[in-house]
This record gives sequence, structure tokens and C-alpha cells, in this order.
Amino acid sequence: MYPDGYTPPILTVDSVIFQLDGTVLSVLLIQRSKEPFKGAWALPGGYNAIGETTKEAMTRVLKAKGGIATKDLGLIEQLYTFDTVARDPRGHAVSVTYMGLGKNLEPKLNSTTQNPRFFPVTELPDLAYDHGEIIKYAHERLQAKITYTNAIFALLPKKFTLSQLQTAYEAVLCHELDKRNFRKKFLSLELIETTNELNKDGAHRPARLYCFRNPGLETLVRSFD
Amino acid sequence: MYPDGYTPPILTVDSVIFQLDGTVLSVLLIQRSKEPFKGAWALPGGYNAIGETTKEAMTRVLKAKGGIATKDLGLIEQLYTFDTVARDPRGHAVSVTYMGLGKNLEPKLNSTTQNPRFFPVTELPDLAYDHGEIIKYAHERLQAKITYTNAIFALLPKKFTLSQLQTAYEAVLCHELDKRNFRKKFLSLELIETTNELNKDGAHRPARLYCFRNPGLETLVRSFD
DNA sequence: ACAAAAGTGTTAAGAATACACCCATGT
DNA sequence: ACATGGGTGTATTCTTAACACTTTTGT
Repeated sequence: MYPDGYTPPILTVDSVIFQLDGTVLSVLLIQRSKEPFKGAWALPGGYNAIGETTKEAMTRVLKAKGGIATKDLGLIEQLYTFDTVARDPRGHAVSVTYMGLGKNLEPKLNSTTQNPRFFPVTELPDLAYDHGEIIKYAHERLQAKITYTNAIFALLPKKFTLSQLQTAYEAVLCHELDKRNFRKKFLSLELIETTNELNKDGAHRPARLYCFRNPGLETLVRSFD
Repeated sequence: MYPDGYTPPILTVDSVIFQLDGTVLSVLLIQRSKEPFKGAWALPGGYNAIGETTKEAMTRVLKAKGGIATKDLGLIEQLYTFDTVARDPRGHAVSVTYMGLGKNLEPKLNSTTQNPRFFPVTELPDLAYDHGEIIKYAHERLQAKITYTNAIFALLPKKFTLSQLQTAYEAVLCHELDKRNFRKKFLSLELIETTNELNKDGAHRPARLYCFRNPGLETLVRSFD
């Protein structure tokens, strides 16, 4: 099977799935059904077997344990590979982590899902393994990513108001932005354009809807914030 | 050994070691002594066995095949994990890659080194596997890294002139910078301070030597370039 | 009429860019 | 004296940051 005398460590994948819930950034967690850390909350993750890419394993595991289909995510990115020998009490496991961004995700429950639920990043329960560290790392990466790319699109509906856009930035960055400066700056980047539709949703002036010019990830000409 | 019916892929590590040779950025390659790709140039890399962290494996392999001690590197960073199932013709291998930065590295040859040599990044030979892609990725990461951190320190001697510093930036970024603007900007970041020593090295005015205030990696207050 | 969010401009400070000459040394 | 790289300043443009009121709608 393997070359002479070589035995590899276990390979696992873990996913950090973010979405916006109202004005806060949330992350998908599952509740472990087995030891170790039985009953504790954790990132959806599992084994990566030979013949399967890490992304395939991530897709399979995310569906099975978290009830989320990878194709419903707007952006997926490999984050980091965690491999402290001691991180899994069962033995040496190397975990390749991915970050996924989506919107209005609703875990579809089935016989293998493990109580998937979105938690605000500011109110996380106690977490299994080193998953708290992984989420922190993912959040920092996301904060950086939205300042030099248009990655925010993956957290928003196709058509959105400037207020929604600003709220998304504020949710990820965890601080407030000045409305006039935000709009001026963002519009000057020429990433979005107005549709001529209006969003009438309350007892106030309707808001214009915008959409991104290009569907994919782009690097900004001037970084943001 | 493993949980029920689970067999992991092979785990390998590969290192992209950069240093400056005069005014160009160079990368360490070895010449493969076995199939596949026998005789071709490649990044120093090898198996990562159970019980060994990826960083430990990287250290061991870099010494064995490349003749370079990890402790001689000024900065080491995990880059990305490459795992296209087809990337290694022998079968499914997942490679965790690291980037290392050093200065005046001289491979120490021994019975296991495989003809290690530094090649300018602009003049690479044909490379085994997907190592050309990996080097390109590492180079881009390094370019980004020196614009928002003081990572350049790892490519320079402890004391250096502003011209050496500028040359290092130019070598990594592959484009020229304006001398006056470079100096004004870099000094305003307050990362370096003057020693009162001079570098007398030729038939011209001696240059002041500077050093970094802090020994470790720092994020810049304003990003560079 | 009131509540609620949408939308809008100006000024001042700071940062980036473009650009050319004198200085100190060795030969 | 000349060749070589070291060292320096200013003017212009662009970017950021601070800041408050009017508009449009539903109730």
C-alpha cells in the first residue's frame, strides 16, 4: 500500500461556514455525537480517505454532518492545515481547513446530520479540539479578504442595498463605518452598479438595489478600510 | 491502526526556500535521484510519517535533501496544501507546503543531499510535479507579505543599508522603486533605526547601516506599495 | 405629523507620486 | 578629476476622515 515502512497520519477536513444572520456574522457548528468531545460543539469535519481530494471530502462531510450543500456556498477557500500532533486525543491527525461563505443557508436535516446550527461569532459555545482557534483564524482571514477583494458578494443576495452592503462589512469587521464615506469609497471602486429596482420594505424611503458587475472574486484596485 | 476501513493518502511536505543572490530572488531546488522525474529539478520535499508534525518533517527533509538547517531561516510560514489526486504519478499524495526565507544560505552537502542549488526565480529549469505552480504561489505570497509586514528582514543581514533594503524589495516585487519615495515611506513606518555605523564598501560615499527595531514579524501600520 | 431608514457634499489633513541635483569616498 | 553609489526636498494630486441635514415612504 505505502512505500517501505511508511505510515501516514490520519487526514481530516474541517469547514468554517459563515453567513450573516441579520447584522451579525454566524458560523455553522454541529454537536458531536461520539467521543471524543461527545456533546460538545464543533466544526463540521471528518476523515479524508485515499482517492478523495480534500475539497471532495469537505463537500461530503459538510453535507452529511452539517446538512449544507457546497454548491450553495458563494465562495470556498482553503485556509490552513493544522497538524499539532497532540490536537486530537485519538492520535495524530492532520486537518485541512476550508472557509465557506453563503447566505440564507438552512441545514437540511437527515439521519447523519448532527444538530447543525449557526452561532454568532461573538457568542460561541465551548468548542471541541482547537476549533475555537480555527474559527478565529478564519474570521481574521475573512476580515482581510473583504478589504482587498470583493469577497463580500458571497454573503449577500444578488441584489442588495448599500445599507445591506455596509451592514455586511460591519458584521465581518466588527466595527462601524461612516455611511457617507463608505458609499463614496465603495462606489468609486466600480465593483457594483445600480439596478433600477427599489427595495420597499418598511415605513421609510425605499432603497435602490445594486448588484456586482462581475460574478467572481476580484482584487480591488485600492484596498478598503 | 486506523479506524474501520479508513486508509489515508500519503502525506508529504515541500519547501520553497528563498534568498537574495545579489539583486535577484532565488529559490532552492534539488535534482531528483529517483523516478518519478529522475534527473529533473524539484523543491526539496519528502514523506511526512505519523507522529511527526509537518514542520518537523519539513525540517528533516530540508536538511537531508537540501543541506539547509531550518534554524538558519529567518522566517518560515505554511503556504498551502496541494492535493489534486493526480499530482503525483505514484498515487494520491497530499503535500503541505512551507515557505522559508534566509540569507547567504549555503547548502551543506552530505550523503543524502541531492545537488541542491539556488536558481533565480526568473530563470527556473523545468520542474517536476506541480512545483512550478507552487513556486509561483509562494512568490506571490511573498510579494504580498512584504507589502503588509516587515517580512523583508528575513532576507537581509542584521545591519543593512537603505539601498540594500530597496534592492531586496525590488528583487521580490520584480519592479523598480523610486529612491526618494521609498526612503521617505519606509522611514515613516518606524520599523528600522539607524545604527551609527557606516558601510564602506567601494569607491563611493559610505552608507549608513540600519537595523530593524523588533526582531520578529510585525504588521505595518500602512501597507506598502 | 411622525417615525424610520435612504440619500447626499464639503472641508481639512495626510499620503502618494513625480522629479534632479549635490555629497563623500576610492582610484 | 572622475566614477560610483549615497543622500536629500518640493509641488501636485489623490485619498481619507470628520461631520449633519433633507428626502421618501408607511402608519
